[in-house]
Amino acid sequence: MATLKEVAKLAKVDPSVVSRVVNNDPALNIKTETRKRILDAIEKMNYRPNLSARNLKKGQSKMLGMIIPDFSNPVYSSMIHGAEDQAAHEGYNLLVYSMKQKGLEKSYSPLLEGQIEGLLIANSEIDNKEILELKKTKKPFILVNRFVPGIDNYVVANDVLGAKLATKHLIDQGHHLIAHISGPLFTGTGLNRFQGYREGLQEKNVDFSPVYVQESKYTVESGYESMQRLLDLPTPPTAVFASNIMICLGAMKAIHDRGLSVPKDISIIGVHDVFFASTLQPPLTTIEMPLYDMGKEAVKKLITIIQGDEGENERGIMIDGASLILRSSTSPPPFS
Amino acid sequence: MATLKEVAKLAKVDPSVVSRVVNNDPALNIKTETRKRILDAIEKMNYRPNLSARNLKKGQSKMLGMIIPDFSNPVYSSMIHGAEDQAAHEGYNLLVYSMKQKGLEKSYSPLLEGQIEGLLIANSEIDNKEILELKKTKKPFILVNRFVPGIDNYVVANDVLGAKLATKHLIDQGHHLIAHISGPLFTGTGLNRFQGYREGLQEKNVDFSPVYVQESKYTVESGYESMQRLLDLPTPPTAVFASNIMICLGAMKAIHDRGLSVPKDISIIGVHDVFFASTLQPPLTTIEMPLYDMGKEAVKKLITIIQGDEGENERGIMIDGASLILRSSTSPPPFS
DNA sequence: TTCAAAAAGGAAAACGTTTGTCTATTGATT
DNA sequence: AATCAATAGACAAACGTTTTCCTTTTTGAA
Repeated sequence: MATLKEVAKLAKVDPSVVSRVVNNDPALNIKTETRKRILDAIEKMNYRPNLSARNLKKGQSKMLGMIIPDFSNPVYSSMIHGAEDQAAHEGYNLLVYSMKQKGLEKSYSPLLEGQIEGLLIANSEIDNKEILELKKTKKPFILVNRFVPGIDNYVVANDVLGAKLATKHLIDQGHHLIAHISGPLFTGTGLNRFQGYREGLQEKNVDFSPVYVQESKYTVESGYESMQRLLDLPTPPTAVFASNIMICLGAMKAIHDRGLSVPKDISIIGVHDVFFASTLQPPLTTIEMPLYDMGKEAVKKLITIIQGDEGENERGIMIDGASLILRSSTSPPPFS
Repeated sequence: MATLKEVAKLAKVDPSVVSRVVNNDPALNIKTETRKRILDAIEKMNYRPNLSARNLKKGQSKMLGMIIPDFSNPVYSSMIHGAEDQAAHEGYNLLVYSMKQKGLEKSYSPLLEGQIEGLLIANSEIDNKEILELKKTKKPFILVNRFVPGIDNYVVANDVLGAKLATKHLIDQGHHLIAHISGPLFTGTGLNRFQGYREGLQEKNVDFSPVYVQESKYTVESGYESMQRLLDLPTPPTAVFASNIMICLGAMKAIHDRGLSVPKDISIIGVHDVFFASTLQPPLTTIEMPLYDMGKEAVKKLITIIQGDEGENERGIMIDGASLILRSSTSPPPFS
């Protein structure tokens, strides 16, 4: 590959001048005539700046990292997309890691080694402890959709609101026996959606009953099992609010496998309006969370942290915008 | 951040020695006593090598790029996963780009600028022309699930076989009126699956009829429309082979929207066994393609190309392993 | 004791940029 | 014509490593 020096030689000019032309350095003046000569040389030699060299010199990498649990989890797709868009918009690249294959240690080594300038952690599988450890390095990072006590750099959605919307919608349809398959209750999302569920019930004066709450992992299998337990109840619920789309998928399958029908026998609503929600049978009523915006805002905030523009002392950000996407998996309960 | 020099000073040793310790340089001998001193210093200063500097010096980046059309397309998730695993296994990072936001020009600039050492192109939206253009740069790249005349570096699946499996399965169920919603016929996958469909019919002595073939884009919407056209036929098919999971989703929706039922009225089988195929109602019979392995093999081959170990003169690779995943969306035709 | 060879470590250049400073040229003002 | 300021470009150091080639020290056999 051609280097700056070679271009400079061809254009009969000092490398520094070429550099300034390449970077459009506003401080220095360059005659249009020589600028043209340099541009021609660049063109002719197919010159491209070497990023390693530039990054070394400038002490930057223009690259951000993002840890997700798993590429095939559609919940993260929109978040990645938002993050990537915003990163590109600010001149950064986004290096997305799944956790499947590496420990966190490995995952933040790109941060320590200057390969990335900041890290988005969108992963509930990482210990709080490890994250507090990471904080000690003073390297920029931000938690997405996650809360850890003592860490102020986070972007979350309004999970309480979303869950409330879901619960109230079911009540408005006439349901009183509303179950909740929650996410893990040691996670912020799980906890907040559970809280939203309770508040929703309360605000509509519907009794809360612990037997209608099943704590589940965010997986199809776990959702399936939780739903089975609910169906085994002496008085099964007539409606279910699933804390997450994976859980929802599993729950629906459990309902069908019992020979029951959605929404005739049981209504179901889930969080996360993924692309295939509308193609399911029946089309799923969901709560849409602002995943794209969370990705975007997380990158925005991360970059302000990187640039040292205060940011540090700001509190976490909550993105509003949870909304009810009404489709056909919810309807009034039977016999009501 | 601590640098090599600082560590060297603390350990009272030359930077070069520290470098050798860090890299476990086998050529040079270092007294265990001084090695320990150096290791201690590294520990104490929390030293991490600067990757930009290392990469500049070594003329490498240990990073691979991958272009996909869209993060939320589940077809690519497994491919990414396989690619990431293999890359990690060989000490590389994988930088995944979606095309949504950048032109190819932007997408291969990391390659030209030495940010990545090689590129996986898993994207049918890029022109052949652009790819041939890229070839001229002599930079390592590989086509995944895609064929471009004149380019030998590709990894594809056995699409013909997969399509044949699907078609024959439908015939074995007793169908004769079997439609095919193909992918774009200017793509290798679209074309090969179409060919597999025809061969499947032929080998089982079922007549081929062009009216039963709908060319579609790989999207839910396009699949929906194609299915509608098939249902409008004077003699609609009793079974459909969809060239792709997105198409399949759209087609199923179209069937349901007509008040028809799968598989009672119409059987359907699609390519790509994505994670939610089994949770759909009815659970989808699919053709599983070796997406994970394609990602893996693509990275393997790309790295041999990068290392200049011949590779160049090898032909493209076809990964076998298409297999029928039998679920409940296919059954014998009505009245047969 | 001597000496050669092996072991251990040091010196310095290089990778391809960026950028602060310095010099030479130009143009404008008296 | 002389002066000064602005303009254009050159010089050189630096970023943090790696690696080739030395030099010094140690080892062990003669």
